[in-house]
Amino acid sequence: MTSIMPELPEVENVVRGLRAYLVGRRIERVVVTWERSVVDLTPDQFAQQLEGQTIVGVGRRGKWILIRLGDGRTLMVHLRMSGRMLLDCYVEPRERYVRAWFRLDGGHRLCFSDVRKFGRLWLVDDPQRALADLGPEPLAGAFTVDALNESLSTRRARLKSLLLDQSFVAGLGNIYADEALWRARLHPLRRADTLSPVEVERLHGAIRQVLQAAIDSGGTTLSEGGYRQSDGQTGSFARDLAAYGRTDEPCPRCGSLIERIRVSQRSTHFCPRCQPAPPAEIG
DNA sequence: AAAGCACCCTGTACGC
DNA sequence: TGCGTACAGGGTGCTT
Repeated sequence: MTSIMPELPEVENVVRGLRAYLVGRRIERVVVTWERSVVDLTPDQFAQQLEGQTIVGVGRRGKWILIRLGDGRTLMVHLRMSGRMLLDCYVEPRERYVRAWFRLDGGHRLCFSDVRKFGRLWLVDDPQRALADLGPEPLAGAFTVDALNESLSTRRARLKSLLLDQSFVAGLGNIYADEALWRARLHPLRRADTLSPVEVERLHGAIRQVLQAAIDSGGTTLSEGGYRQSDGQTGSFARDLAAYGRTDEPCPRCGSLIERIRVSQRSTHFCPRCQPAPPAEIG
C-alpha cells in the first residue's frame, strides 16, 4: 500500500519549511509540465502571471498551502494524494514526477512533484473567497468544545463521514479521522447528534491532540514514496498510529484486535472494545 | 441532509 | 516472468 495523503499536520510541516525558505525570494521562471495540475489557467498564463513576483508569505488553511505574492494574489497549492513541494529539488531521479517547477533568485528551485496528478495549483485574488466553504481550523482558538457541540448537534451523519467533510472541519483526512475517533473512544458509525457532552469534549480534545502531536513529530510518512517535508525529510508519526492501517493488530489501549470497515468509501479502522458500536438503527 | 457513485491517476499487490 | 485486475486515496460533481 502506498498511502501518502498529506493531511493538516503534513501540510503544516511543509508550510513551515517553505516559509523559512521562500519568503523574500523572487520567482524568475515557471515551467508547467502537466497542464491539468493548474486550475483555470493555461501553463503560459500561469507562468506569465507568476514570473517576476516576490513571495511575501506562506500560510496554511486546512490542507491548502497559501503562497502570498507581492501583487496581493495568492498561489494556492493542494497536495491531494501524492503531491510534494520540494526545495532545491530533493529529487532523486524522480524528475519524471515533477508537474511544475519554479526557478527562484539565487539559483534556487521549487518543484511541485505529484505521482498521481491529483494535486492542484491555483492562482487566486482572494483565498478567503476561494475557500469560503471550508470548515473551521481545528487548532484555532475558535474551534471550541461549544462550537463543536453546536455543529454536531444538528447533524445526523456518521462521525467518520463528518470528520472527513472539509466543510465541517478543515484538515482531517482518513488517517487522523480514524486516530481522533480512536483517541476519543468513539465508534466511527456513531451518529453526530447522539453524542453526550462528555463525548463531544473527548472528541474535541482528541482532534486537537492528535493533530498537534503529529505536527510535532513531523507528520506521518507511511512509505518510501510517501509524504516528505519540503527538504525531503520524512515524518515519524507513523509509529504512533494506534488504529489507522493496523487491522488485526492489538489495540494499544486494551489489546483487542483492530477492525477495518468501509465508511464513506474509505477504509476505517477502530477498536471494537474501546469504541463500542452504536445501538442498532431504527427507533 | 445524507449517502452513494463515478471520475481523476498511477504504483503496488495480488491471482493466475 | 508477466499479464490483468483490484485497490488505495481527497475532492468534486452528480444522483438517489
